[in-house]
Amino acid sequence: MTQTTNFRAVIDHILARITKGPWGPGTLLPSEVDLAAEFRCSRSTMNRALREISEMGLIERKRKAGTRVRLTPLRAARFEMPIVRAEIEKTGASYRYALLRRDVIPAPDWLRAKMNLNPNIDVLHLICVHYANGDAFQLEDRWINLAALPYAETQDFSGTGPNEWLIATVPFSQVEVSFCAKPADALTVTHLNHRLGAPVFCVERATWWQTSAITVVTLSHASGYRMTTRY
Amino acid sequence: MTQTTNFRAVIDHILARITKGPWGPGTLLPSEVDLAAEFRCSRSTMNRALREISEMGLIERKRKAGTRVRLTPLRAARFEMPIVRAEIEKTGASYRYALLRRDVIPAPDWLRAKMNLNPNIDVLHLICVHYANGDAFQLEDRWINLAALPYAETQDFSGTGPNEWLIATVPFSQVEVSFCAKPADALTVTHLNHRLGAPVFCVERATWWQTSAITVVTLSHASGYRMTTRY
DNA sequence: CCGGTCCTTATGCTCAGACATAATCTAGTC
DNA sequence: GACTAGATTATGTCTGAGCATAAGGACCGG
Repeated sequence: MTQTTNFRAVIDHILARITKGPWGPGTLLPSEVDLAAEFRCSRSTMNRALREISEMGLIERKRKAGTRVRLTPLRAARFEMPIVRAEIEKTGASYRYALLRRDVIPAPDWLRAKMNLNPNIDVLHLICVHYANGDAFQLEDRWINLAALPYAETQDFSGTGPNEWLIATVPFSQVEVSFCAKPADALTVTHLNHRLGAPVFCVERATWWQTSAITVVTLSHASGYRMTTRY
Repeated sequence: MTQTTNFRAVIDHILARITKGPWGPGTLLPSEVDLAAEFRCSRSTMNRALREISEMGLIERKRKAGTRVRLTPLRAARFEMPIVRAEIEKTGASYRYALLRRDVIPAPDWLRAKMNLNPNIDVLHLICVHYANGDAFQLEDRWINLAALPYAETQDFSGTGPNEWLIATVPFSQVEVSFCAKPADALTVTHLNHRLGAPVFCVERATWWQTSAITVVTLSHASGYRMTTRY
């Protein structure tokens, strides 16, 4: 009488069978009803357990085909990407923000391609810096599609960053994030105290709302910055 | 008569209310039963919708206290971290692996501190390279705690990488991952064709199994590498 | 052998009801 | 006023039942 009945315990048992036990990569698991019977829980509970394991990336589920242990058990890491201000204030440091440049210009070619814009569309280009305890922490180089978000043109970004305004204003959307290491350019040398060509950790993020691009941003970080997570 | 009844639609409606609608940051939402009544769905469905929104990081839920919109609506990004071989083969490129060095040595001080090891513990130090279509793709600099994983010493890593062996061997565990940009050192210059000091995108991962550290690895990537995800 | 149609089956989702649990609020006691 | 014990309440989870949906497989005709 195992009497597991709770989905966390079921998850643990199944994980154990996948890693140590008989269910190696590629194995086809028994069906939900069979597993539920074995573990003495309802199918709903078993369904939730398997769903969560599938979200971890360890198994693949297909209707009719059944549940299969993935050949390459990838494990996904979650990175929380808070507003800069919150990230800085959480460490106890004081937060300060400065707008360096603000231009309304026709979108350059590379941006038109990336955002899939029509020719001669104006974009708002903002460059700002976020300081932690007076030290430059992050350089924000942002482009906003004014065709999709005309309000942005009249918004005053000298006090609060565009990030916070956008999060509060723009509805949910598709986001593409990528991380990379770039050599420091003139801008990061000036404002983040990098040496020219030194490694800079960059986050690039593009945000979409129903097929129209809203904003593209590059966040360059001060030297030594690292993004960490546990799971 | 909304007749939403499906949890995805419920999620969308609630997200809309949080971003555009009346539920700004800090708002206390109505209870599950009230919301279920309003959206004409069962409490189970509403529970699932709210649970998923909470996993996105937009709301916080506490028993009795209720459901509250977070003040800083952080959105979490998921990064899938597959085995290198799978990552390379998915692009259609051919995969090749080479072991450069293998040493059994007493753990250096920085590693002892990081892994919380006793003095005079031996560790296995491996350096290997993963090639895509003949070009160096990733340099793997790995340390394995032989006290926790004595089998590793007799394992032959000249044919398959330690990554694949570890994934298949070690049970589930706590993992800490961090991303950063580092200047290229002698090793990455030699094997990844970087110029000395050029930006290198690095992933550092430490794996634990019940309070004992198993392995610490630094993965350095070829120039131009970027890690991308959508959500 | 090839292709289409129907049947079967495993997962996906919803529901109503029930009990568990944590945290807040309240009332009572010293 | 301070502290404690119990009532209250919103979320957390489990159950068993049912229908929906995708997709593999069998059957059949050409």
